Formats: sequence, structure tokens, C-alpha cells
Amino acid sequence: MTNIYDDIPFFDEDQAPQPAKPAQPQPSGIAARALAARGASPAAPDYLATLNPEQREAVESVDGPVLVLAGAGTGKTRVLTTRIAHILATGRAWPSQILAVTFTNKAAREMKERIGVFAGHAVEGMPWLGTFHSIGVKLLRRHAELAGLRSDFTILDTDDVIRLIKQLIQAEGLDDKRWPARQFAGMIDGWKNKGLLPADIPEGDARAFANGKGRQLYAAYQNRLKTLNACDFGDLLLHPIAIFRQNPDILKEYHQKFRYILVDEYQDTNTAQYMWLRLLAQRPKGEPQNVCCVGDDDQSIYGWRGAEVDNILRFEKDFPGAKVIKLERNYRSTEHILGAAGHLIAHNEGRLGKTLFTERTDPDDEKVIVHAAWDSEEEARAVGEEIEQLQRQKHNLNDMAILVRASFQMREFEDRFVTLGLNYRVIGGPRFYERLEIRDAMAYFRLVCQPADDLAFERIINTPKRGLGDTTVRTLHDYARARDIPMLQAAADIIETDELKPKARKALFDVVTDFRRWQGLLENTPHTELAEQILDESGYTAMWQADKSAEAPGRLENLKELIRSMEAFESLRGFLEHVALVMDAEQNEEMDAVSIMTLHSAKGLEFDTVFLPGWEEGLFPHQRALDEGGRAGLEEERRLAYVGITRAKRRCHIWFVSNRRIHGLWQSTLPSRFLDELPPAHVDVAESETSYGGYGGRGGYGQSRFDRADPFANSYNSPGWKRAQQNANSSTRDNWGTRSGHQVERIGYGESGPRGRTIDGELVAKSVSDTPSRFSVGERVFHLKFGNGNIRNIEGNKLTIDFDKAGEKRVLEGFVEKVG
DNA sequence: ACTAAGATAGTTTTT
DNA sequence: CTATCTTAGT
Repeated sequence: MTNIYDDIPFFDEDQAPQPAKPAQPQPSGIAARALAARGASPAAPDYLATLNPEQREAVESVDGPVLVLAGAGTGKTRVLTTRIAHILATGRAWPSQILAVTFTNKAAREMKERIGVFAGHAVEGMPWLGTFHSIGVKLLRRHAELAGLRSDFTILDTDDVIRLIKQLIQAEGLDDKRWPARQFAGMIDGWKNKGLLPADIPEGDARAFANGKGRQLYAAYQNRLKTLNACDFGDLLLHPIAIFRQNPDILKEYHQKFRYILVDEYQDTNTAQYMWLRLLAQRPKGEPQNVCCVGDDDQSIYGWRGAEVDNILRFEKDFPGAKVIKLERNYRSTEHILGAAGHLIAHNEGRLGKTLFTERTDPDDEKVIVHAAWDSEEEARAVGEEIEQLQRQKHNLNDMAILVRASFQMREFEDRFVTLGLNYRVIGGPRFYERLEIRDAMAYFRLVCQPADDLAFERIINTPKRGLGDTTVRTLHDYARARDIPMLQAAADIIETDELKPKARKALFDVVTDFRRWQGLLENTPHTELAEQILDESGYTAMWQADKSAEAPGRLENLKELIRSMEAFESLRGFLEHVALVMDAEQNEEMDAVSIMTLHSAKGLEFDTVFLPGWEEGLFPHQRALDEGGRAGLEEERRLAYVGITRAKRRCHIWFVSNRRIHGLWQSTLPSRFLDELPPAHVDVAESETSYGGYGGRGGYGQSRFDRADPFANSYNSPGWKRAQQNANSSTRDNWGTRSGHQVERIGYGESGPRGRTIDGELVAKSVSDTPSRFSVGERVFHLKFGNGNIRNIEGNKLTIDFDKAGEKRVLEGFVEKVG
């Protein structure tokens, strides 16, 4: 990424081809290739030849509104990117005249890469391909003054927002206990998702918070943002909407500019995004409306955060004469996986209705397999065993994933995999830029670049400790507010007076001098150098060096990583903007590891083998979704199940347990209703993997066929299931999972090593990796969580390490680095 | 100003 | 149960 302030010239590209029959711009990339391949005959360029008829129609129907309903694995991204390539290759528009919107940075990145394959350098000129928010920023920087901002406004993240709201709540004289800032931030977010400004919010909502002060508080918040020259994420959409509405001439310019509009994941648009899009895409009569939305109503899983499936269902009304193209030919999964997913999702009402099919028919393809386990521990153990078995058959761990409904489920798998010495990767955990030390460092940088950033000021003014406690900060705060100046300025002013105690005054003087100096260096010092200098001179690095806790070394490591990642940017400002919009940092992809993630973060991904644990009533569908969302909630959960199954290319294994510990209590659980909605023809029930496996011991509910004596009545008569039944019925265990002699967790920890341990007569621990370790005993290593330590022992890929701070631990070598 | 005990809550997550 | 936050006590 390059410097964001390198704004591309605004309308200067508009001497571009005028619609109708444009003078062909010099054929770039694709066109050139196509022409070369076809001997200068533009008949059918080869990039179209590999598409199926539906995809091709979606690519070629370039004029007029188009809705592409692209089922899972039907080549959606391919269509989008080829369509853009096609528009460019046929000379219909310049890259800068195409607006292409995605939801995530990842999707935007992917699209850029893939268009790059077609068009080579032309991507450089796709300045309007990005997320709703990044495009919003771009628009807003351009027209900031129309929203009462300066074009160098700051973008606040959720943490800043919460702190700001907390201040406002306290300023109102309200109890911030009774009225949590976090909750109110959520409400504001919800309103903004709906496109509602303080004046627009429903009376009921306004009353619901802070003794009826909801609306007032929201308005105060917006005011405060303006004073701070700041924006929250919602504003990145709402301000442009307001600007477009109030300035028809500006909107018109964008109408002329954006010849072609494309939207990815349309089913996930919320009301604000929808309004934004309609303003840009809906044109006066007679003008071309070249808008193309791609989505899948069956994969709408973000309703809880404001997404409106209705937007996609309503497309044909919004854009009369729209062409609707369905992509149903699936290239990802086996017929059993598609059959299972399709039958399940058919239980939803109010869908546009697609049925995925594949031409692939291989009698060797396994059906979707449903497994039962006694409790979550056994579930994790059995999944681990299956993974090891696949591993022995030379399958890559990278091709396997465990997709859970809720993140607490991950822990059991992590524990188990650590004992097994199985590499795993958790996707979507706490994010790099959300870490405390990163946010602190960023606050320093922000304040240097943007002296008016009071939130950054308050965050770091006493970090590290400088003896500038609450009282001093409050004094500063009041001083600044009274004079309507930023706090850093207030600090500079107040040290000239004798309002503060000498101690505080001296400390403050030092800080102010530091920031003055750093600001002076901003222009002429390389930004990575300056950043390092700031962290050093402020004492921030020293603070963590002095910290003796186990996580301190990891934090220092993260700070180094932060500086390293800045190198890719041209300036500190450019970096700050990047971080504000892309809170994401890529993970180490190099090791072969099983992925563990939530179903939500799995959307858009695919794996050969997918494990779906925890299909129990209350967990999946989640009780809360049911309670709060009613039938719509249930349908969204079902779509989530559909997303989960359709992630699998070859193998899909679903699990449910009879007992799960929820909030510390053991609960007896019922199999998910979704299991009953799977088609017997495409599903097998696994034999119970262990002697005490299977479910059972409950009886009496009889709601699910998995809960009855004969679960699959006439359809499921597999010997496997019958045996599972017998095992379950003959179980002498009580309902609460209080088995004795359970030694699973100790596997791998004993002095005798992990080999050949048995549990209840069954071989449990499998061989550890035979590849020689890249480490040796006695070596000094670093672990992100536990810090530095010395290797005591090596067993396969498992290391026993004596950590300086955290003591002796066993960890996988993949999580450890040599210390230079 | 820092530690230790008590209180509290506990789907899903992007920007 | 357990992670996280708050408050009270030193």
C-alpha cells in the first residue's frame, strides 16, 4: 500500500471514452492478450472461454442493473473480477470509472490481486476498489468541510469511542455503572447501521437509555466528534450520504464518474450501506444504471449486526428491469455435501431459492458423517484422532478446519491438540492492532501527527507512569474545554501558569517538550526511525523492559513487529490511516496446521475436510439467537449451518455431544434440530469411536430423532448406527460425565512419553512426528505468550521449555522462535 | 500507586 | 468455570 494522501487527480480521467461506442482505449493487459491470441479478432477473448454459460452471462451483461445470485462455490469472485476485466478490455471505462465495493479488506485485496492477473498494471488505476469504509474515507477526505470536518480528520476505533462515550456519560452526571458506555456505543452503532442521526432515532430507543437522555447523548457524541475532528466507522458512510443528499451537484459528478458499479456480498449490506449505494447507483431516467450486485441470500449471517437480507430480495424493485442471474453450478463440493446443505437450507422460508448442483459423481465420495460423543472432551479427542488418521493418509493439516459456533468451544480443541502435538492455528482471535501495547504505541504516533487527538493524549499521558494521575488529567481536561483547545495545547499553556503542583508541572513540561521535538522531526526523519525514537524517549519501551510479567517480552516483540510493518508505508500518517481501516494483520501461513475458527469467520473459505462440532440445541442453534431473533434468528442460524457445510470440499463431519459444560455447570444437551433436517440419503451416522462413546443415558425427551431409540427409523439402518445405539444404551455411566480414570489430558506429559498409552484398553496417543526438530536441548527460545526460556527436552515437535517468567511449559515448536 | 480479593458476565465480528 | 474488570485496602 502506498501513501494515502497521494490522492489521484479527481475528475481528470473523465476525458475517458464516452459511452455508446467508445474510442477503444489502448488495450491493456487482457485485451492485448486476447487480441494476440485471437489474431486481432475480438470475437471471444480467452478469458471468457473458460467460464460456464451462466458465469459468462454475468460477465457480459455489462449494461443495466444485474443481480448475480451466486451460491457457495460457484465462482463468484471469478465472475466479479472477470467482469471488471471485461469492462476494461472492451474499453467501456477506465479503471478509475469503476466503483467496486467489498465488505472486508481481505476480499478487496483478493480482488485486486486477481484483476492484476488479468490486467497487470491496470490495478494501480483501480482507485475505487475497496471496502465501503475505505471508499467512504476517500470521499470524505475530499469533501470533509461539507461534513464540518477538516480533511485530516482522525478515525476512531471502538475502544476510543467507548472511552469518549464514558466521558460524556459522566459529564451528564449519570452513573456509568448503570449506563455502560459499551452498551451505548453498541446502540449508536446500531443506529448508524440503520442510517439514523440523532434526530431520526425512534422515541422508544431514545428513552431506553440514560433516563431518556439517549437522543441527547447521541447528539452530544456527534458534537464531540466534530470538535475532535474525528469520525467513527459509521460516520464514514453517514457523512457521505448526507453530503450527497445536500449537494446534488456533487452527487451528479459521481454519477458521471462511476460508469460501472459492482458490489460484493450484497446480502450483507446494512441500511446505511444500502442508502449510500442507492444514491450512487440509482440514476435519473435515461441515464445508464450499470450496477451489478453479487450475493447469496442463503449466506446472510450478519443480521445481528445490521445486515438486511431484504436488500437483496428487493433488488428488482429498486432497479426495474434488472437481470437476475443465478449461479448454481458448484465447483467445490461433492454431491453429498451439496445434497446435505441444500436439504437443510430448504427449511428456510423467504429465500430466493437456489439449488446447487455439481457434475461430479464419484462413488468413493463419502457422505456427510454425523458423530455422537459423550461430552466435549471426547468430541475434541475423537476429532483429533480423525485428523491424525487423515494425516497418516498424507493429507495436509492446512486442508482441514474445525468450525465452531462460539469461540469458547475452541479451547477444548486447542488443549487436546497441544497434548497430541498437532499443529493448529486459531483464526480470528484477538487482533494485532487491538493489543494494549500496540494501541498505546499508536496513540503516541497519532498524537505526534495530530496534536488535537485528545483521546490519544489521555491514553498515554500517564503511560508510562509519570505521576500525572486523574487529578492532573481532569484539570487539563477542564482547562482545555473551557478554552476550546486540544489537551496537548492546554498542557503547553498550563505549564506556564502555577495551576499545577511543581511535580506534575515538571512531568508535564517534559512530555510537552518531547512531543514538540517529535513533531519537529516528523517531516525530515524516516518514519520508522522516528517511531522507534518516540517509543524509546517516551520511556514506553523501558516500561515493558522493566515489567517482569510473562507477557512483557511478547509485548516488546509486538512493538518491534509494529515498527517492522511500518516499513511498507511511506509516512507515519499513511500508516495510521491503514491501521485505522485495516485492523487486520496476516498470520504466519508457513506451517502446516489445522485451522480452528468460528463459522462466521469461515465464510468465503474452503477446506477439503471440515469438522463441525457442537451441533446441539442451545449452542447451535444458539439459544440467544432463538430468544432474541425468533424465527428469523433460527433461519440465520440455519444459514450459518449451511455456510459451515458448504465450506467442505470432500469431507464434512458433524458432531454433537450429550453433555456440555456451560458456565461451569454440566448440562445435558439435545442434538441440534439441524441434524434432523439433513437428508438421510447423503448422511451417514458414524460408529461410536470409543467404547464409551455415543450419546445416551438421557431418554425421555424424544424431540429429535437422534434422541429416540431408533433415530433414523426406516432411513438409517446402518450397522454403525445400531452399534452406536448399543454402546449408548449399555453405558453404565451416569448423566453427568463423572467418569473415573480419565487420563486423557495427561497423555504426552508423562515421563514415559506419549507412545503407547491406552485408555480403557484403546490406543490413544499416536506417534509423534518423526522429523528431526529444528531445535536442540539447551537452546534459548522465545514464545509469544510465555516469553523467553531454555529448552529442557524435545519430543518430536513438542518442546519442554523452562521459561524465565512463566516456569516450565510444554509447547509446540511451531509457536516458538529461536532467540538470536 | 499498586496489588489482591470481589463482582460480573459469558454468540457471532468488520470496519 | 474463568477471564476480565472494579473496588478496596495497604
